[in-house]
Amino acid sequence: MTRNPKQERARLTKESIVEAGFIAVAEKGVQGATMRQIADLAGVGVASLYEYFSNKEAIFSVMSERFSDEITQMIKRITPSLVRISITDAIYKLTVELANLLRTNDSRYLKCATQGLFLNKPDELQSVYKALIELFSQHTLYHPEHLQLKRMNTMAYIFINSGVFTMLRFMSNPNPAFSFEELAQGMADMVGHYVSKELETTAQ
Amino acid sequence: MTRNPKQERARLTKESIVEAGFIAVAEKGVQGATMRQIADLAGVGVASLYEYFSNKEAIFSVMSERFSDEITQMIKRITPSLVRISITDAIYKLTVELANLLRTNDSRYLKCATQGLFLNKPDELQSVYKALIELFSQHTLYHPEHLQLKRMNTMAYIFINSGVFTMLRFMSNPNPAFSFEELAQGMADMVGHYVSKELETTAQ
Amino acid sequence: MTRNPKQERARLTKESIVEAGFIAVAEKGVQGATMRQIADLAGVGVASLYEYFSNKEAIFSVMSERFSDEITQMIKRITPSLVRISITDAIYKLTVELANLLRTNDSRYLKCATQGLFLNKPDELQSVYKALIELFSQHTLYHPEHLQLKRMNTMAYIFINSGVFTMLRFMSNPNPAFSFEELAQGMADMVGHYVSKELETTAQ
Amino acid sequence: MTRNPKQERARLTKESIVEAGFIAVAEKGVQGATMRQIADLAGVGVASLYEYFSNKEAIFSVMSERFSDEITQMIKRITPSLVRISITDAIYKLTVELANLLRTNDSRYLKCATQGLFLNKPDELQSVYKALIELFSQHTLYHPEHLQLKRMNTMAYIFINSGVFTMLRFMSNPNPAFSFEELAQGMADMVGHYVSKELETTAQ
DNA sequence: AATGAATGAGATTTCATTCAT
DNA sequence: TATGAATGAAATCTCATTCAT
Repeated sequence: MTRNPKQERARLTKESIVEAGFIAVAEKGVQGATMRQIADLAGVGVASLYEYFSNKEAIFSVMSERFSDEITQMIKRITPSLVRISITDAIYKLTVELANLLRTNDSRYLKCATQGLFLNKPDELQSVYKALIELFSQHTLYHPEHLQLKRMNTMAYIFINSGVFTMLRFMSNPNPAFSFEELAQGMADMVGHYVSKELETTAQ
Repeated sequence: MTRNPKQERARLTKESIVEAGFIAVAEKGVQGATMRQIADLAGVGVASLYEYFSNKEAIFSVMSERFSDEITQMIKRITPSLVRISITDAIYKLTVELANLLRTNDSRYLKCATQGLFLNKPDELQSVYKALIELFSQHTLYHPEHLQLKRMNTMAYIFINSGVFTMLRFMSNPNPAFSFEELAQGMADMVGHYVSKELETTAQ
Repeated sequence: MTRNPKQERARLTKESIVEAGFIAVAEKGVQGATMRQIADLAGVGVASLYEYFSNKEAIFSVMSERFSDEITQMIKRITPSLVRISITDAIYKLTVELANLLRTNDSRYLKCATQGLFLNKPDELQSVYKALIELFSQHTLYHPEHLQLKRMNTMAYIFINSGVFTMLRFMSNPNPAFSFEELAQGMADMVGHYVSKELETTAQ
Repeated sequence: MTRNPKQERARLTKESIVEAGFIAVAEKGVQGATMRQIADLAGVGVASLYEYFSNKEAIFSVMSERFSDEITQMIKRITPSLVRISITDAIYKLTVELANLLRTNDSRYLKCATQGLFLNKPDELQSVYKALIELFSQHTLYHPEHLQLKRMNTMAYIFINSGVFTMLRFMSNPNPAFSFEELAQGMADMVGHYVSKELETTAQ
């Protein structure tokens, strides 16, 4: 039913709707964001929303996709700079970069994530997982001793989820008990120490 | 010393409403749970809900409190059995116990947590934090070398949030790539290895 | 989802909604009748409509049922007075009675039928068909020569549909070229002559 | 004498819109057919519809007119072949021809009629009435005894409406209880018997 | 002339909350 | 106290029609 933009003007309108979606969800939450609000923020009529998206959920899907794409690009961009450094430093840098991304555009992504926008959208985040696995593979090329690590699937799952959710929770806290710097260092050490210890244990 | 019938009956009604709230949220989500559904599930009229709770949010608050209380009690109950064992084993046992709690009553708590019911309710979860800190304090009494660990606030924050969110995410996955046993062991090792390595480093 | 009235007050409300439905459809047609109009005519809020009917179509269904029931009752009521008279006279009387029914309540049924409300609801009209068949059966008991008539199914189908639609069309015409009296006599003769001639032909 | 290209092209576009209108109404009904659907089916932009028709209703009017014209032409075409044969045979043939017309183009006309497209458009059907009257007049020339028939206006009205609506209803029924052949014969006999009987009666 | 884009107006439906008994 | 009934307010979604190029 929805039409794909054939003119530049239409492309801009569609873009402004997605933009408005981010603002609305960031401010009011997933349920609080109404089609009317999004339309008003986008500066278009409600009916125009339905020219480009078959329903509200479709807007959220595109937003999730946008988010996923940006993280994926970021990971791919910094992968070369991470592969030669220690895993502790790599995690630290990755954490800092992700935090920066979450803070862009008035913390749009952070706020939307906190509101649960990207939950229950595991499909949309596939490309992020792929990029992280590729990052780890390339990192291992430069750190072949990591090939000895056991249960890497499980541990990667734990580290990724731990990192992401802990960051989101911390960054959403208006009065944190410690600095982001400390958090990032802590998470990096968590992984780094684990790997060191595991390699020691395995070696024996 | 028994309460008079009226109060007792009222207590039961209130209880059945909270019960109904859990079932409704587990099935339909926070926004999907309507007052009418809750009333029907509780076997009372809609208007009766307002006799016991000022509004919908109040029901959710009591539910969060109930959840928090149960976890707190669980932690306090097993604290004595955890204080003398290694931190790795303690984390493992704690993880298993928490998983069991989340799975009770047809995974009511797990489903409600996944639906985001307890998000944005940091106040309700204060008692859980306190119990965990008390657990750690007592554990340290039996493992005084842990007093040397630095940044314990930060690391505790990381480990708690990592553990909770990773568990919720894992348990909500209908087709996990590995067993819960592996997850629990992995999370225990994550903390255990970290502590070991940190103590080594500090010692030098 | 919808509740059945448990109090007299509710029964009245439900009744007033059906009543309003007839008026709205009679005035504005099936598509022109909106839930708001029906609510306004019934003197209730729009939401109340959904307490008793799951959607607009459900209101129309009850209206069709009501219509069907009234015709059925009318046929049953006059059946005893028709069975002994000639088929021509019986058709005439039946036509007149049906016209009177269609004209009751400010021609509510006539107007709704003209608007197509009862089209595509063959199920709702089953009881009418049954009553007509019963009428014919009883009439035949007193006119056993009709047992010789062939293709009674087909001819009954033709006569019934012919009669009903022609009447509706005629009665909807604000400037008919002849009187209703003539129409009724014509339709009665159409059937009466057919039967006479058919019996003659069969006899030979 | 060929028209200039612009006019010819415009005629084709207008034609394709009417065509699309028939398909849309046949599939979705009068209210279900939207301007966008018609535009899509016609292969033109929505705004183009308004180049050729002032509004949606105008498209429907042209469709009704088209329908009326086709029936009229059909009647005129077969009139010569009907005037000499008996009225029973003539009605039978007319019925068969009309059924064929209704079934052309994937039963387009039948479906549109069933959807009520041609209801409340008595003006559009004037030419059909005229052709039928002309047919009857010419038939009477060859069957002068019919001049004795009384109330011909009334009876023609009854027979025409009876025939048309009964046919539409029968042909729309996916599971009829008898064949179309039987229906056509029945309707022909209904008229034929009436006329015979009436002439007998009058003669006496 | 042709049309993609845009939308005002309004439709149906939902639901937390209040009313009245 | 208990609750069936009622609803205001607002949500999502639709569509004939107009605009702008």
